[in-house]
Amino acid sequence: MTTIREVAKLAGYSPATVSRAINHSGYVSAKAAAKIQAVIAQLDYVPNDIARDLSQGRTANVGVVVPHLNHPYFTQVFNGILTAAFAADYNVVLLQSKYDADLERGYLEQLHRKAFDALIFTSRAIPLSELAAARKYGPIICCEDPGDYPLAAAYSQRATAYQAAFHWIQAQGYRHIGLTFSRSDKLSATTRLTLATYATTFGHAPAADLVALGVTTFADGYQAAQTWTTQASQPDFIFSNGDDIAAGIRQFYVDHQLTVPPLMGQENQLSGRLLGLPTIDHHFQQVGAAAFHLAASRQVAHVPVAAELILR
Amino acid sequence: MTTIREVAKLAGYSPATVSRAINHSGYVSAKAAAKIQAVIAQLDYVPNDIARDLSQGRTANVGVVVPHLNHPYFTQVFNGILTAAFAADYNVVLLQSKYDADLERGYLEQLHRKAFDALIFTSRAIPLSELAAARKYGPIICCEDPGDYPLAAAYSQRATAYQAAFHWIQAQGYRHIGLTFSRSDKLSATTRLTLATYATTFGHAPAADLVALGVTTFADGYQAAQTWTTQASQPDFIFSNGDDIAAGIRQFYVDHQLTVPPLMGQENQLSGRLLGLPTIDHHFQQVGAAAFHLAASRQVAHVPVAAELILR
DNA sequence: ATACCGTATGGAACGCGTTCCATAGCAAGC
DNA sequence: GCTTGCTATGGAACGCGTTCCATACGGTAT
Repeated sequence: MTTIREVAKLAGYSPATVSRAINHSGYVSAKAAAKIQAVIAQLDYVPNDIARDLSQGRTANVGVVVPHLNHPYFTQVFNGILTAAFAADYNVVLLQSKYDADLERGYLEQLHRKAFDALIFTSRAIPLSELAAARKYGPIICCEDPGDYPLAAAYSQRATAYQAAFHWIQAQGYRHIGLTFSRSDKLSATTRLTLATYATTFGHAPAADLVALGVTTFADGYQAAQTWTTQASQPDFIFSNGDDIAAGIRQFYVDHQLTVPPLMGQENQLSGRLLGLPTIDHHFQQVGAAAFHLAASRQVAHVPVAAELILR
Repeated sequence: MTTIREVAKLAGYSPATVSRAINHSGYVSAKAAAKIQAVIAQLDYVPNDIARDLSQGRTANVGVVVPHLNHPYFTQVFNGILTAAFAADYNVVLLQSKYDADLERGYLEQLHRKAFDALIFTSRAIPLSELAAARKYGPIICCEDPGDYPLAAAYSQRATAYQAAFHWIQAQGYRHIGLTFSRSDKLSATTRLTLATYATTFGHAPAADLVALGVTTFADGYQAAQTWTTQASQPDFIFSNGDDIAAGIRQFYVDHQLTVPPLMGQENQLSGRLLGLPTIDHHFQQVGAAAFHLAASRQVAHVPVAAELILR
């Protein structure tokens, strides 16, 4: 490894001057700059980022915690972060969490250790209180409304889109709405919000036997539809948590020569377009971009992003 | 920031002893270890990764160059890398290249600067010769067969799957095969390989007016089908470069009440399953895992991964 | 008693770029 | 002629964990 001191010696200047020349900071004569430049080219020297990071006390890395990349929410938010980070000369470290709280704590510790300058949680298993407590280790951004917790946040304003969706469904005259959700263990914030919005619109909670939990894939949707068709009470409309899932639901009806009930998906995916399903686009890419900007600016602000109802 | 020297002072030992205690290396008495442990807990001390990286001359980061994440090839390879890296306690830095050679050169420079320990190219715009030349800056892994270039590589053995696919198509009696490819600018390695395999199987190159270039999305597929239907020579079978694209092709025929020709996709995606299309699964996840292991082990080997023809 | 070894610990240098502070030449201003 | 103020440059310390090497003590082998 060639170092700045070697460059300095060969150029006949001090490391300090070489450093200034490289970073165009402070005073360097044209003659010195030229000589140093020549030596740098000759030795193929580039400064060592680790040393630079150490002396500057920062890496240009943001960590992004993602449970997995199999869901459009994550790929879209992540993409937004990536694009914004790239534009700001940051690198993005992708941290898989698998919804495991201990893994997430590990990433908080990496933040503490200065492995990255900021940490963005696209989702989380650990409580917000722990995230808030870890803020002393560096900027932490979450992608949901953190309520009163002193956390920076960028998130899709799903509530308004859900409202619009449910109003539209209601206006069409449907009353027995099948619902699918991804998390099965406990009710996630998204699930709770959907249910609350549903209750507000329809005046009552959905029928328990029309709610399917733990549904994340095409196959899960297929399975959910199967469950529904084997019971007395059946949905006359299905509001699912993804276009791919809606496609799975539809497939079950098709495969069994049953009338497919009207469906609404989410995420504005290819499968939804393919099947002409109405959907909700939560604009997760914008959420990601906003999250990055919060990370880089170290602001502790809330950035809600409007979601969009797409009818077809 | 609390440092190891503070811990040392408070514990009544030297930084060297504290370092040994933390890393369980060298000799530390039980008494010293206990005392140091207590002080670490009291101060909430964790070592600074940047300093550790500097003194050890490595980060535990691998950079992964990806043009974008909109294509299953990249998401799958990337996922394989991510999973393997996680298991080995490495972090993955995602580097967007947009098929831009200068961006890729920038990432090579980052490797030179020691921003990561190794660099994996899932695809590339710069010539292999440049990659090979940059090996002096650190391990570089490509995800294609590098031929005689001294580069580590993990890649899907597409040729055998293409052969199987074309033989199957031929055995079915089809002779006018429509083909779609993603890159339009110049013929990529994949495109060339597909065409070569085609020629070997059928004994001649595909008809020029049945080859569509620059096709990467559902909409592009739709467009390609449109072009074909407006010309004299029409395909009796379509071999496309993705299930999503095949879906787009099909959609055009459906929308225009035309008979949909039999289709084959690639990537084993949801849309293909949805439509019951035969497809090729290139096992890109395994490619990613293999690429990571090459990166971590610094071996300069070739790891071909068998692709699989899925008929439905 | 002497040599030798394992255990324990600390001092200091190292990795490498950055930056604060001091020194010095030189020109413009009074 | 002297002060003021740039322009230039270098020495040295800093950031912080690691590691080499030296020192020292208690015990065992001879």
